[in-house]
Amino acid sequence: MAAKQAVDPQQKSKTAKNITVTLPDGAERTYATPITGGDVAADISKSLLKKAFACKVDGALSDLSRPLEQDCRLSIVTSQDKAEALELIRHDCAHIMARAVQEIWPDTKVTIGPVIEHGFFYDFDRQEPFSTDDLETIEAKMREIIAKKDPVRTELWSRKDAIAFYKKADEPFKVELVDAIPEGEDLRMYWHGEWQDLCRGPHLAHTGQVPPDAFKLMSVAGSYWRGDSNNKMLQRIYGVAFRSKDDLKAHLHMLEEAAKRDHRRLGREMELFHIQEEAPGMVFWHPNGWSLYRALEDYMRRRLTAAGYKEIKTPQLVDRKLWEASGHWDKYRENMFIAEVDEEHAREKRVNALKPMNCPCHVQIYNQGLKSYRDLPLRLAEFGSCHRYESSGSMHGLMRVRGFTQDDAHIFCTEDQIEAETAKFIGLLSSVYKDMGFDSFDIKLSTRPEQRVGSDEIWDKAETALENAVRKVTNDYEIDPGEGAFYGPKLDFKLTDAIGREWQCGTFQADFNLPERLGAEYVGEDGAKHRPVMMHRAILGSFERFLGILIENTAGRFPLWLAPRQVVVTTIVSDADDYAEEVAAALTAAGMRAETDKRNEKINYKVREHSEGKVPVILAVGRQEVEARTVAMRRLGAQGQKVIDLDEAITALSEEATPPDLQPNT
RNA sequence: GCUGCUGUAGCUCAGAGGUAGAGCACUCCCUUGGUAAGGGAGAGGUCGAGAGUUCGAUUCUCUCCAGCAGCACCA
Repeated sequence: MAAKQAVDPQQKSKTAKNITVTLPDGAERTYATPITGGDVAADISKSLLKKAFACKVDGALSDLSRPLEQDCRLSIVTSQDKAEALELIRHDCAHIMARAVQEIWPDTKVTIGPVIEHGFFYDFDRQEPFSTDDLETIEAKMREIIAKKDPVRTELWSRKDAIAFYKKADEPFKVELVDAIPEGEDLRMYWHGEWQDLCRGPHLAHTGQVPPDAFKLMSVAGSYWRGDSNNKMLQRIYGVAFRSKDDLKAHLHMLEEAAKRDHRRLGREMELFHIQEEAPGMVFWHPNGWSLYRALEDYMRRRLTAAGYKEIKTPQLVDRKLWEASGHWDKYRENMFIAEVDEEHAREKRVNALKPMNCPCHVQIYNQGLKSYRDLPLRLAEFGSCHRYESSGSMHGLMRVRGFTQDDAHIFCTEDQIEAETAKFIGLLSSVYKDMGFDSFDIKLSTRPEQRVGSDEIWDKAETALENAVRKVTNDYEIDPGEGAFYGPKLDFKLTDAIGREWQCGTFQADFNLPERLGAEYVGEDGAKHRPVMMHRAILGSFERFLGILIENTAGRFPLWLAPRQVVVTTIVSDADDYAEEVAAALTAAGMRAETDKRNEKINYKVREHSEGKVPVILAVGRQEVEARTVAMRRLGAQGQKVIDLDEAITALSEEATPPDLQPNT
């Protein structure tokens, strides 16, 4: 390898001088340069050097082999430093994997390979696709490289030399990467064995520090070069890596547990919904799922009504003229389902579109009749069914579908009312999320993009209003500059589920565009006509997605008020059949969703089946219960059961099954 | 949409160039059993769709459809 033209100014420093190194315990040691972090580690103790992964110089992670240039605080990083060690192991894993791939298939071109949550990936360019079997071959080669304990070496290179080198090595993607680095900036090269890569580093001291039994290559997938779909598609290999075999095992176990709460799996097992080939991205809700859906919808309807919203319903199919007027035909047409009405039905052919959004229809209702400032804010809510042609690869169970229903509403208000409406909305949203079992959520404020409509003045006003309203609740929010829609700034609300994944659900968006395009007006105090601001907003986002999240977050163990089947009354002997019916009827009369199970099966069998079906309450009845007019109540997840009086059970259960917004104490 | 993989009974999956199998679920029979699988018997499949190769295709090839993992997209 032509690695001789090192230009590292640190390496070039000829004049030896003394520097003072302060260790974490406060001890100060003086060394003559040239000296490296590794040298200091060796000076402290041989065993420390052996364990040393890297070092921290004035708090910044660095290679042990890099020279220390001046007085500094130095700490040695070992596998005990969990976060740093993981980062290093994963990063080196990526490099070792790339080296393994190039050793097995030398014609493979390398690109980038960063650390990600739980592991790493590396993107390659190669004619042949990698197969699942290849992953094992690569893993075996990686273990060979690890066993070699090749020392990791680093040098600073000039941009020019790096380009020349990569051109010669026929690594076009690396040439492009280096090309993108600003002129005059030096860059860092790393080696282990003969293999070399452009990298910011830092890295481990040698390849043997990667635990050979704590990583696993997980999958192969496509990914666009530089994340741009106009570019070539590369092959990405994903891997996970940890500090120990046990950590890896724990992670694989966690993945299994996560798979068990996958809403697609639970949806089938609990008979909530299905999706089939003839209607991709459209949900068939089964009785259980629809019961859940309705419980949520009823709840939302009560909350919205209480918050001053008026519910409306608008058409599914609307003539293209409206979509042209709203701008959707121009900007959103490729996502719209079009339905044509042919001459058989109309003298003139008409082109309709299934609505992808409710907003234009809501403006139509607003526009009926003259509005006064006294009518504002006007909050129009709709459980609006929308259809969007989502690309085939983006669909995912309930989370991303083509037909869905939003808990949509539009607030028509004056500019001065934005802040108060925002604050009200955030209050409602956090209360709803809390009722659903989500105690915390993330807020993101997206501000004006380059391309936008509306004056700077109104953007200033709206951005300030949104931010002020957020601040009333929390100082913990993120700002995403330039990420607002062209028509106005927005707030996004993200929920974190039980296993740490984030989902965007709620949204609150100011719109300065649509009222203008569709001619919405109101008469102000001054008697003149004014343009209202329109706020698009949703709390759940879509019922489909929100229910998907709720299913995963609860692992199907819904709180009683949401559970599709709240109680199953199951018999122990057939002599109790009549009593079981009586119990179920009493529960139903008390407003609960109860069923009986009088099948000729043993109680063990029935308990197992209903527990797996995630029924929150099983009431078992046998001869004793008939006799005493009691029930043996078993709660999902609890061991054993409690025999209680029937009337008592009905009262307690129906209280518990009361939706949170109807609970007397709230 | 792109890359790769997958599609066999309701579910989970096995299988082979000569039209298919297991476990669970389902139906029936025996069993009336006290809190996470009692026993026996039976029924159930155009092997995702179409075309091609072949004497013969569910198996091999191609196209399409759908799903999965990612990427891109996500008003």
